[in-house]
Amino acid sequence: MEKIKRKRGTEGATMEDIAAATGLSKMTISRVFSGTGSVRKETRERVIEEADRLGYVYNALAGNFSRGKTQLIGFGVRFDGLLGSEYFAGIYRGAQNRLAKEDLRLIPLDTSSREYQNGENLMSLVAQRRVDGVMILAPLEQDELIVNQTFEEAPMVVVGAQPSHSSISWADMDNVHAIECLVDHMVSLGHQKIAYIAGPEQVSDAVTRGRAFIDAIKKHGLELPPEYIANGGFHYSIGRLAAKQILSLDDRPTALIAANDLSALGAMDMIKELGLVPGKDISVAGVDGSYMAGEVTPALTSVVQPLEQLGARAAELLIEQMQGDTSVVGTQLVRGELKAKESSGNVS
Amino acid sequence: MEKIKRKRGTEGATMEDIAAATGLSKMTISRVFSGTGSVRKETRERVIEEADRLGYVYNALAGNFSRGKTQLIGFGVRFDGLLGSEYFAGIYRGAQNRLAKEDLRLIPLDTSSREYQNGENLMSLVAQRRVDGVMILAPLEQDELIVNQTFEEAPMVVVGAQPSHSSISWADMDNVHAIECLVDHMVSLGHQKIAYIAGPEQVSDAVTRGRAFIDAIKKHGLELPPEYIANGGFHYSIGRLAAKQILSLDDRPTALIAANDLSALGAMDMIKELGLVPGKDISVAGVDGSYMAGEVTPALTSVVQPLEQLGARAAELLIEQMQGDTSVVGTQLVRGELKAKESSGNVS
DNA sequence: TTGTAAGCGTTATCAT
DNA sequence: ATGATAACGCTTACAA
Repeated sequence: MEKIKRKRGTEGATMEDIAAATGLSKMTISRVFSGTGSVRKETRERVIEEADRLGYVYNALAGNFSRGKTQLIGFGVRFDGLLGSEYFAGIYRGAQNRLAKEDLRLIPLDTSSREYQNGENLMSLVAQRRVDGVMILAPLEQDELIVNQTFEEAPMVVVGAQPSHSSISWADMDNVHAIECLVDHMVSLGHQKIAYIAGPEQVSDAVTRGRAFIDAIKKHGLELPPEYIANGGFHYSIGRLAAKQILSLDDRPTALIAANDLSALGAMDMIKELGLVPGKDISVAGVDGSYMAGEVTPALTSVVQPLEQLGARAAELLIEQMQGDTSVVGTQLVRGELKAKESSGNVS
Repeated sequence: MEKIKRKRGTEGATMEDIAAATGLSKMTISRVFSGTGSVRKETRERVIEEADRLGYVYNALAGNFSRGKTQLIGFGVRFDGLLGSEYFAGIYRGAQNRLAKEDLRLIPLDTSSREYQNGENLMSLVAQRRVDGVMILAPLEQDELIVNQTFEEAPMVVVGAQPSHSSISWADMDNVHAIECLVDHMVSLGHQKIAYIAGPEQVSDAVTRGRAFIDAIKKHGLELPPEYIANGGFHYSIGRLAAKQILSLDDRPTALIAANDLSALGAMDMIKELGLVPGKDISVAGVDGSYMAGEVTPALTSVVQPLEQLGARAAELLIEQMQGDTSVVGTQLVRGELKAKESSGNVS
């Protein structure tokens, strides 16, 4: 590897150096390394050989500037609350894997920060050309305005929620289907009295699940006393409390469905604490297919969210938008899969 | 906001347009927006006013190219296993917040991917000028080679582990102190028979904690039968099994310390399942200060990891390296804090 | 398939 | 405090 001298503190060979060394033009070198356009096989090999000899490395910074793209996609996520979750991780992985095929990379942006709430962050990041597009994870209702604004500025997709603005692309789990699966499952085990632990009201998926539960119960012609619906807020400790409350009812249900695994796990803990056996004395199920659902004893019946798939679909919707000239709007509803475990069993 | 026409598909005003409109030079405009150099107050105001009028937005892509920096820091983390953890989230947040002050942003890179294992990913990202520096989260022993190689290429810091290569900067929790806190705590409650649930051998922090436990027990002159040390592997279900094993011993310990919260929680679950009361019949404690530690009943005694602080310190070490001409090596050992809860109590 | 020319929008450097 | 000028290393657009 020879050393090359250059002005302004730069080191390393450039395409121009290779051009000079091979007698070709800069453009041919560019074609070789960017994979664009066609280059004769011999030529390509000669270029690559010379590049190796000179220790050339492609300068993405220059390429991106010239192209006017950063190859970066902002991934909006609430650092406070969502960043360390399996939910985030699964979707992020799925999206990143899909985007990698287009040489795109995700960069997490904090939607719980003040700057985001002002709309400063996301919008200016787009405007300043720091990201080419934006993917937003499970925005809350209160984020609606910012989502809509960002959408005006750049290619955007929402994942894990369904935005009210009808021309925004989104990918989400089929929450109705998930809840139907669980209710059907419980009913097929003979359960008639099924209680529900709801999720937080600001989370649209949770609201959807709550409505779906009521509908599913009605569909089966079952009764649903108001006391059978408790608030769990997606938390373990609240799931515990909700279970305690429900178990103390005179007309105790035989099955318990929670809006997510965490509250289901809390409920199960309380059930055990009260000397009852989950899956025997009372059946329990949740939504998520979380790590803990498989770790506890008895294992928790749950509808597994297809997180990676969800992320990948969202990525595809975004890519469509970035490639198509017209702003294509796409939506994806992905179905989860029921994994029945020991926490749910025949009615006793 | 006027519209400005430009060649090659570009839109929006540039510094040159503002220069023309104000009669100043491009450089003065640049000084205003980059915050570098000095500009008279009046001049600055005039520039900003005109910029607003023209709808000018700073083009970071161009600025970064000109400066030769991406303002991006690669954050190496195992997507498989660590990405969805509180541990990752806390450190990431702390680091990102600190780096934001220098206009630096983190971008997660998957160290569990094949490309990383080949050394392709990290190294080429640095070489191709896609990132200015690298922070690596809790690399495993097997990652040593890649860590060392990356270190040759760019400013780098390791967080959540102590690299063997002595000229690499790192920030880590004081694991020895954490374990000492827990042992001291148990001893102060009157416990003489203390068992330990270890972590995985590939995780250097876990190994350090294991050694620290043995040392701390010795320091107090207590006995430590080999059966008092079980493997928990940082998992809930294994923590359960470990507890079962330990509780079946003829000479049953009165206290149980786990290498992390997850296995401690599993142990506590098993204790409850066997009809014993944690904090009364047997005391339990972990390390992490995790969300779940505060959610379960009884709440779990734990040493809270100062994750955000850890991330911030690591960020500072990296910033030092990026600014200083010489490669400064710094190390930071951050102490956690014991939070005693109901899971640990006086020996009965 | 390969080449020529003209940027892309900012910052470094040196001068005034 | 401000200006003139030359990069920075690549890609687009068009020509051969």
